[in-house]
Amino acid sequence: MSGSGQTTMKDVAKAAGVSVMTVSRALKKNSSISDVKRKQILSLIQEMNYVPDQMAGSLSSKKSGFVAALLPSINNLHFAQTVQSLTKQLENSGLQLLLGCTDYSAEKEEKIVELMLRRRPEAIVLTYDGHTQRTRDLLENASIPVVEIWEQPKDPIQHSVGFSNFDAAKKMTNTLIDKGYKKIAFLGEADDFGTRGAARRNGFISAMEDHGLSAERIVQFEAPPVTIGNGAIAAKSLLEKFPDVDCVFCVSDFAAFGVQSHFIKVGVNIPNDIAVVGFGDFEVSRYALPSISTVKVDPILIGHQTGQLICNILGYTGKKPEQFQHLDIHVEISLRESVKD
Amino acid sequence: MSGSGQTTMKDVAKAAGVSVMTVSRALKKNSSISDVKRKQILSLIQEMNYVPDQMAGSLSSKKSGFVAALLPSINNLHFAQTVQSLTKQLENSGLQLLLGCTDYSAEKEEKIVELMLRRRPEAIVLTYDGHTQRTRDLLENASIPVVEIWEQPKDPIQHSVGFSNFDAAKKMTNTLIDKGYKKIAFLGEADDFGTRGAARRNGFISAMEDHGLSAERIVQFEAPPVTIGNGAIAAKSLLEKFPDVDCVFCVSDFAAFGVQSHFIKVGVNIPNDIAVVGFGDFEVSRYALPSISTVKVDPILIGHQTGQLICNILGYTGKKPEQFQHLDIHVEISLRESVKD
DNA sequence: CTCTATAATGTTATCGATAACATTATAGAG
DNA sequence: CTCTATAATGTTATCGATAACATTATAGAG
Repeated sequence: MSGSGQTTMKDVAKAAGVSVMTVSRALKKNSSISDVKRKQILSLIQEMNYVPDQMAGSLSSKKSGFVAALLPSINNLHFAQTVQSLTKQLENSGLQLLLGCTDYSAEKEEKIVELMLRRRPEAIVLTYDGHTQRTRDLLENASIPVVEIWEQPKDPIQHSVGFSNFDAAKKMTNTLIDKGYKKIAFLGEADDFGTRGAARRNGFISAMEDHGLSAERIVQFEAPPVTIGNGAIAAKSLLEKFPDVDCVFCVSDFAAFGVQSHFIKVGVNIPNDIAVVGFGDFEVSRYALPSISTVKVDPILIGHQTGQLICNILGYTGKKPEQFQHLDIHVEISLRESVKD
Repeated sequence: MSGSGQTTMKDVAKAAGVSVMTVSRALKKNSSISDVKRKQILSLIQEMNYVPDQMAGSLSSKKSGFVAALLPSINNLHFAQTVQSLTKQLENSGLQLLLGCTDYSAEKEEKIVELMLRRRPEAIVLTYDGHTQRTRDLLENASIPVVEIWEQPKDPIQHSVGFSNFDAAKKMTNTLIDKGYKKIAFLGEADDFGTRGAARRNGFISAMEDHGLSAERIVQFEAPPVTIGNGAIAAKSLLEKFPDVDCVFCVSDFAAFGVQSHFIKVGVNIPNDIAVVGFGDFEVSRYALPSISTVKVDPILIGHQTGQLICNILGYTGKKPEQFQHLDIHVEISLRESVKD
């Protein structure tokens, strides 16, 4: 250590009897340095417990090595899985993830985007829940690749990796109608205009109206994240408000699990009295009794594709896309015991 | 923008007709600058969509504004909750979280610690699952505050915020023994020496041996993270290997839920035939039928306390502790329907 | 009205690395 | 053995901010 603070490249250079650039080259792949010297320097680095200061490196090279990702919440298995697979993909190119949580709010998103941009990320991933104008301005000014995930926005900023929540919910609703259900209720969070939750509700409404069925059986609960408890409480008011309901479509599997738990306790038979359907294919749905019908999405694939796309865009792989990409993630309807055959 | 790249402080300074230092001061609280000028500059900054480069700032000020946190996985609600509350605490002091996942491996932890240290975090949070010697060396060399969470390690690096997994599991086992259970099985992941999972198993073994009971009914499944599926599969082999079992203590609520699901399917009555117990107090346990008995831990409190501790240590709050802190998080036994009265 | 303390602003050096260019060493051609 | 291309290494400038010190403006004391 040069007197006061941390060990620097200068210290290593002095110890190795070379210039700092040679040390810098020893640490960088494909740089012109002799094998012998590289090995010497690397073992010296190991020995001295020297860790390069990437702040300084990034400032000089103009590459932060960061990719920012804003998720509504990581307190949600789906997003956590997306983050985890995204991280893995980025790691392969030596990129590090900067994670931020927007709490499902476009205003908080704006704040976090600004905080993130201070770190000069090479790309940024947003989970679509609506954006403020300033968010768009800041992103434009930053002139870095932007990928919106978990939805196919009508007005995408640049790239997107996801699926249409509207279409997915509509498809499930159509399937239920085909099965003969007519008095289907939708159970989801309130105050979610412009969000993925709202898109699902609108898909439900659209399918019902297409078939001339009433789309008025809607029960709403508090803001996201959606919990099992939300479902259990909503189930109670559902039975009071719409006692004639024959099927409940929940915005998330967790709510569906809560609904089932309440139904079973009060003696409602699933699916003979009322069918229950969720969204997301969380593990709990597969093992619930009865198992919960759901819309299968693939959070890991979303993260994976997003990661690959970013590496391609940044030129870490050579397959640089010419235009903005809109990768569609396949979504599947999975009917299980909670719906009548 | 000064010709080529991004907008810099220099551009703002020029536009405002002041020196860069004055712009820098306008952005910093408690700096000596006139109110008028600050307002002018700030609105100019807003207008120009200028976002300061924190890389450069940190390099100069020697404060990165980062706190690194290594969790085994964020694909786990508990850790996600800890991360979320930790983030919230740090935000109050303007600190940003750098998240890393170790996949429950001390070797991966070592790698990530090194990657994190390149960003010069002001403090680092580790989830105890054992550490390599090099991890300890690197941390010592970095001379930053270290907080280990989710366990009270025998040989703490510095600070810790958590509870004894050994004691918690022992307490639960003792409670079960008091209830009259004698042939208790433990169900957990394999290959987890020096981890929190192993601590729980050892707590179970210790309690059983204290009472002269056999601690040999142990079923192990794959490496973590623990899933519902793990529990369901393990339940099957449990019934084959130890048909006389009267209670199953699972390393996690998710495994317990899987066990229940399997038991119910094959006609084992819970709790009359076999009692089921989990660990963690995940929401699913409360709403499972029967509701699952568990060890209540408070992931949010762990994150909260850790965040506060770090802010204190770093002097953002004035209450700088003199010595290494070991904050104990209270853990509670919660008996529910899955155990006989 | 002058002096002095302090507030407001400016100037210069610096953080620790890398890029770009410059120089020196080495290997292979003839 | 000499020449040239390239590999290996070094030197200098620079990234964009802040710290520390220097200077100028302002306010209050007397």
